[in-house]
Amino acid sequence: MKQSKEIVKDFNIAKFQEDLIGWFTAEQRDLPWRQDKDPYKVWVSEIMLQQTRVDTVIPYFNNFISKFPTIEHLADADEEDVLKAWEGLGYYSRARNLQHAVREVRDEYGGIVPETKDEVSKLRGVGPYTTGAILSIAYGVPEPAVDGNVMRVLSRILFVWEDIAKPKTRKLFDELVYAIISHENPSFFNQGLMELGALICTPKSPACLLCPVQEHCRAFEEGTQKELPVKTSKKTVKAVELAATVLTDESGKVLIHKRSSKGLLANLWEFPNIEIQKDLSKEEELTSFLTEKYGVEAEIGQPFTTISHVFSHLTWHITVYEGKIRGKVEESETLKLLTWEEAEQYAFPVSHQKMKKAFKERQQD
DNA sequence: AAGGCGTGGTA
DNA sequence: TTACCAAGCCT
Repeated sequence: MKQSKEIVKDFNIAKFQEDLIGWFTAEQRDLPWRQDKDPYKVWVSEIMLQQTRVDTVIPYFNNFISKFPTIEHLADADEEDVLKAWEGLGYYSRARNLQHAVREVRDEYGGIVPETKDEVSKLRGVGPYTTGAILSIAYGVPEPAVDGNVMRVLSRILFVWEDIAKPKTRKLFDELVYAIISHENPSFFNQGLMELGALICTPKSPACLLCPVQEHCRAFEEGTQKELPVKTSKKTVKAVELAATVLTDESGKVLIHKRSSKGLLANLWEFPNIEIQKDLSKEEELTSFLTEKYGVEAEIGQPFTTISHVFSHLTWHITVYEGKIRGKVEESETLKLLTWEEAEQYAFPVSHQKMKKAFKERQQD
């Protein structure tokens, strides 16, 4: 791996900073988290933006801030309500980690987001990127904020051919940013790199002819901008077959279950379901599963829909049955029998929202 | 280091 | 339809 000093040698740092920051000042998008530099709002936006598109985040950010306008509000909220505000956004541990960290800020830092790298990076859910983003944007501290955009943009400008899928490569980009970041305006420098990646220096077909830092770009000079960055691909995802059931009682109430606090879709609510083994019939498995795990006696009816749902690392194929509850349900913290209206207060993963929708629209007998 | 962890958009 | 992507973090 090349040394950052060698890579940055002969790079016109001052002119690059001026061109980048000048462009960002003039062309930046008007986004809700850019209204002010409130560290809490910067923090919330950066967590939401992790692996998530700007257009997707905007309505969630506005709703979240109106429900939880300050660190105090979020710290005092029920986790159930925080997850509900996150429903549909994905990577739900972000929401639980954010609330955990916000409570830490309230209790350990008097409600003020700390200003040092050591303290910020220890907050739950705040990694190297988010640490740099909060420090530079909210507090003007010259720390790198290296995300996928920054690695793509700088790999092209500085002609870096290391594989950006390797964790080690991010550290090289950290060093490069330390070497070239503006100390006068680290906020606009970092945001400028990311905005450039989002608007101009895009993955598939970069708009080099419109690029404000074209004259600094070594990949453009060589005509290799589309070959960078180098990124090895990951393997195929595995398929999992599930049987699920929407169980109602004679009054129309529906049975829902809270998922484990660990792992996939942690602490979200779902319709009872089980991973299918191939030797038993699905109906048979569902019936014994409901009796053994929940103590619920039910009569499984017909499947009314099938759902395919793709995650980043696996795919669910779900056959969904309607069913009737026979006898009394012992409710608990993780098992509830609710009216459909009451169920709206609970956060469901999108796959289970699809089941709910299909159930309500199914052919009635 | 590599895999778990969501969702919706795009080619 | 498949594949990849979009402002990563945790273990």
